[in-house]
Amino acid sequence: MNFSISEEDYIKAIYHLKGDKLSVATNDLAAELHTRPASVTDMLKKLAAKKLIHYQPYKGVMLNTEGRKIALGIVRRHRLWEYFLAEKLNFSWNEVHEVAEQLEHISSKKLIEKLDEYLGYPKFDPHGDPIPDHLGRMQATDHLPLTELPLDTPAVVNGVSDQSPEMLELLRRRNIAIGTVLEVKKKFGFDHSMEIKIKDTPVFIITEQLAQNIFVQYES
Amino acid sequence: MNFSISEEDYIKAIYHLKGDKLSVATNDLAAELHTRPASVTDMLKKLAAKKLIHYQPYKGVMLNTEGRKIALGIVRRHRLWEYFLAEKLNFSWNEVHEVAEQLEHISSKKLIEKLDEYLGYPKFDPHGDPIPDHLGRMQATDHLPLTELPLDTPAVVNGVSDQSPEMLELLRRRNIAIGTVLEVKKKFGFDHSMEIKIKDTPVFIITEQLAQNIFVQYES
DNA sequence: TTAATATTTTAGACAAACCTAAAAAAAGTT
DNA sequence: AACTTTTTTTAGGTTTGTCTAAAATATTAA
Ligand SMILES: [Mn+2]
Ligand SMILES: [Mn+2]
Ligand SMILES: [Mn+2]
Ligand SMILES: [Mn+2]
Repeated sequence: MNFSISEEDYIKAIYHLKGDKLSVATNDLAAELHTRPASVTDMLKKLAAKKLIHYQPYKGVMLNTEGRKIALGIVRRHRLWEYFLAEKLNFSWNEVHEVAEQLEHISSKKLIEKLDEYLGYPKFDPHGDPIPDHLGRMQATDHLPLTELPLDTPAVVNGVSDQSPEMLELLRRRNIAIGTVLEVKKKFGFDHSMEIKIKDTPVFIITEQLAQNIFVQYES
Repeated sequence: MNFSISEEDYIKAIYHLKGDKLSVATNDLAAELHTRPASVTDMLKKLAAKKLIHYQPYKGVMLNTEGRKIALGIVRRHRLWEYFLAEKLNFSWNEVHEVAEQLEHISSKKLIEKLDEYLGYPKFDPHGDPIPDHLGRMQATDHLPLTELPLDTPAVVNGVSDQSPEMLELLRRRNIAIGTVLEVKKKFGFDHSMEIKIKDTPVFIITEQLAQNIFVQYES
């Protein structure tokens, strides 16, 4: 079956609000999609009629098996296009999301498979998020929040949870990107800020708020 | 200003029916767009209100300066994507049109400029049609219909006017593509069919109908 | 366990883009 | 010039996706 851009955006939003596992609230969906709760209710009825979600009035919504499959397809297209924009067209990682938001809705199976092949079957998008393969499978990521990294332990940045332009700009100023190796040198109890050391550059300080949105893994 | 997919499809259709120079009929637009004349009238009123066309009831429609500019932008996007699909993703030239029909509506100035740069500023799409540059200028093409090529005169195929899958399939079978060098060896008055010679392959015959849709230029 | 508050749904409207059927205008024909 | 046919527009609907305001339900707090 084929879905409208709106339908796809709702499915993806449900997925991003953990709707593949947990129940998602109408209000949260409205906030995520910048629309009104009444509009969400309308769409949920439609998606339920198309058997993509499990929905009972007042009880929230969850993707069913079919809905989850559709969601993974959209996420796959979104992240492949992000990778293309960053890798081939030299977009910076804070510019890719908005354009991918449109490209993800182009419905051509062949296009996506050819693109995937052309890109060399990438496993992660420019934000460190895993790209589902053509069967919807994706690499498990071990995402340790930077706040939980022990002191003086080198680790590699492998993801960011907030992808707003504001946050990405801040990361760029601090020279933090996917793949950057860093250590936490000190944590300050007063405001939970922390000192970060990147090789060959002076130590600097980041806030707890920023640290919570950066994920790392131990060097392998 | 930003335009809907429908609005863009109408503008492009007007352009393709010579609406940058001549007046285009409501019925012809309806046929081109697979819609009803009543729907066309509705949209023409809207486009006139947006000052993209010159429209007077019962008198046909023509693009104005602004409309022409928009049309060239859409054509530019369409042909750049076609080039990308054929050149980078290895689509065959009969598959590119349908996907480009969707990609052409992605509205990001930066995307198109980066894509153009990445592709090396191509001048022609896979069907031999010229690609407008970022100012809407395009290479003049000298398109001589194959029916008018003198006998025994080598010429290069530089365009096809009908881009239906049927025609493109036929061309592929005859090993005719953009860039192919060929000669007309004989014309048969009875049905106006003609003998074609391509180097290193046996002479074969094509119908007048096919020849009318193939354009060539003298070898330079 | 009742009252207050927050969340969600329903009712009724609206804009965009399409449709059919009927009316109006233009073009072609005797 | 009058009649016929073709083209185009108008009138009135439908579907999709949105909205506001009001009603219904669920949650939290006294
Ligand atoms: Mn989207
Ligand atoms: Mn991403
Ligand atoms: Mn289109
Ligand atoms: Mn083309």
